[in-house]
Amino acid sequence: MTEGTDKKTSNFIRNIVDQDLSAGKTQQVHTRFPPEPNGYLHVGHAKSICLNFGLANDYRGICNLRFDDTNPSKEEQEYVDAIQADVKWLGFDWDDRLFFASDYFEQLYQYAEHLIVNGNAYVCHLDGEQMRSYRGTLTEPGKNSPYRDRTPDENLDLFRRMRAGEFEEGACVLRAKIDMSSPIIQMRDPAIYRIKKVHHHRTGDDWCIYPMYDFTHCISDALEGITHSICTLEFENHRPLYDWILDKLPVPCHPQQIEFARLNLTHTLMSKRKLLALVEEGHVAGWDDPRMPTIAGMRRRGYTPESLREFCERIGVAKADSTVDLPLLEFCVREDLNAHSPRVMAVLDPIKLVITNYPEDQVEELDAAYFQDNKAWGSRSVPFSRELWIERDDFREDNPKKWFRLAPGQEVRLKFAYYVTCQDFVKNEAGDVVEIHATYDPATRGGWSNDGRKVKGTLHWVSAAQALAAEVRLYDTLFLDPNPGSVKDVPLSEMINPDSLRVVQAWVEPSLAEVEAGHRVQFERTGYFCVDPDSKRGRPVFNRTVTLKDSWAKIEAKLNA
RNA sequence: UGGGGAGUCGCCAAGCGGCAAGGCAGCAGGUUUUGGUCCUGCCAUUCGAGGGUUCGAAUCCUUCCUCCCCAGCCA
Repeated sequence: MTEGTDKKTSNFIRNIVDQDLSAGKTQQVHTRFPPEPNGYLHVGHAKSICLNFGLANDYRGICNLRFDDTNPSKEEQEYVDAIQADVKWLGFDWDDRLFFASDYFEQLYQYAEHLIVNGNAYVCHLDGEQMRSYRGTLTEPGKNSPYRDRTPDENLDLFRRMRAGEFEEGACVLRAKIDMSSPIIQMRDPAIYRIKKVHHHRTGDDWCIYPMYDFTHCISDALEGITHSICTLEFENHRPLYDWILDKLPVPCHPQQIEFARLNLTHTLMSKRKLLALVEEGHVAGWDDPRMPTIAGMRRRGYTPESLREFCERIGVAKADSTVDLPLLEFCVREDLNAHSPRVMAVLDPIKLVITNYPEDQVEELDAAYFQDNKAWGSRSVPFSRELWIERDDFREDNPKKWFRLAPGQEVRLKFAYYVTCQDFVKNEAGDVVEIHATYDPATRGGWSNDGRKVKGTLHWVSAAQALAAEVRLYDTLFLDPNPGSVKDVPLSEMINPDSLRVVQAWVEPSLAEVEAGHRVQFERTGYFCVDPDSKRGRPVFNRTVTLKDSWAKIEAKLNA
């Protein structure tokens, strides 16, 4: 991707890097993005990806992609593949630096033996419950395990037998020998290896013991020559352990761990566990459901990589817990889509408009620019005829104040076509308006007149006879609560916005018959849409990425207030 | 009431002793064949609170308050 040459607002991590560079502590910035392949990546990961890869790009350094795959019972190859696709789609490249913590298993094992030989680790047979009680509490120190003072030889023998599969799962673990009375809980002899007789997606059945995160991560960083190991705030408590392990081992270098606040977004759940539940319980159609905050979901929804990167740039990086307003994300998407989406016409909630003075069988082909603000984008031709579909919401029987769309006696412009004046409307027995009658002014072909007439309203439309039927999926936030993550003891099913997905049968202009999945357009006056993979030839399916801003809605709200 | 972090505009966020950047949202106008875009203007005498140091403090010291994280053989 292109090098970041524009000035970025500073943040505490850039300040640290600047200092390290000028002090000569760091020659070349080397970061890494270390996902665990136990789920799909979400916007929160996007923030981390942009931070790690972005920092490397900006400082002419490098960034590795490393899978933290030390817990085979939760990890799958499907996730490994999806994660790589998502990082690439976001616009980042790890070149030949694709790594897996599992590639270091043998090396890690040797380091564990090194710890044992030096009296810094021991095999402990306390079971889970005993471990917990020996650990003490937040305010009381723990007490030493009865197995803590075994000799290195004894421990080495036991650990080798663990590796050989002589013990059952849970029978024992390897623990770092640190300090059971440390006020830092994670320093109270943390487990660093446990027995798991589970098939690993990459190492198969080679191992029945697997290293824990704290042991694996710092060593992996050191082996790869990482200079700045950036992670989220909850690992701040682990930093003393990160440093302790590296200090006890003959590793090639000692990376600096730096913690930043993870991203929270209003109306959005960011916990992988809960996202998994949404998928498994069937509340959404899958990890790439367009309502999901996953990168895959957002991609399907129509978000662009540029907009996501811009968003990550604008939210900044700091250490204070924060929750970003969803409108900022929407702003970033609109900003990019506005500059890159061709405009086309689609009527989502149709009502018939009959041009009573237009010839019965006549069909005109009108030239319609794909983007009037930039004619270089070219145009297509759109059929116009006596019977059209227009948006139900563009007609008001009562002609409210400040309303300049269609209403009895009012003249509006049909974009690219003619000025029309509403003469009449037809209601059904239930009292609903079902058809609108209007007359057109033939002198306004193309949608313009030079007589200085003031026509404030411009409507989009589709010729009824030529209109193409399309399915349109309208999305709203998946959750009604602005902070779903903080809601306790309420099942997901009750938290979901019942209107998060509304499927509508729309009429779209015929030029859209052959669009390819992934194609993005703006439906004039309505919003930005992206063609879904579910589309069939001649029967497209559109996902609404984001609506256009609607200032009439605000005016109307004030009028009604 | 152990330890580790954080508190600057409704939401993010710069600032690191010299007198409160920027963005989003909001508000008021202008332009407009999208009530979109774009453009213009407004939007923290104040930085969690109280003391103190200083000619001068959001920035230093101090006391207090609030919030987040840690007691997985998860990451």
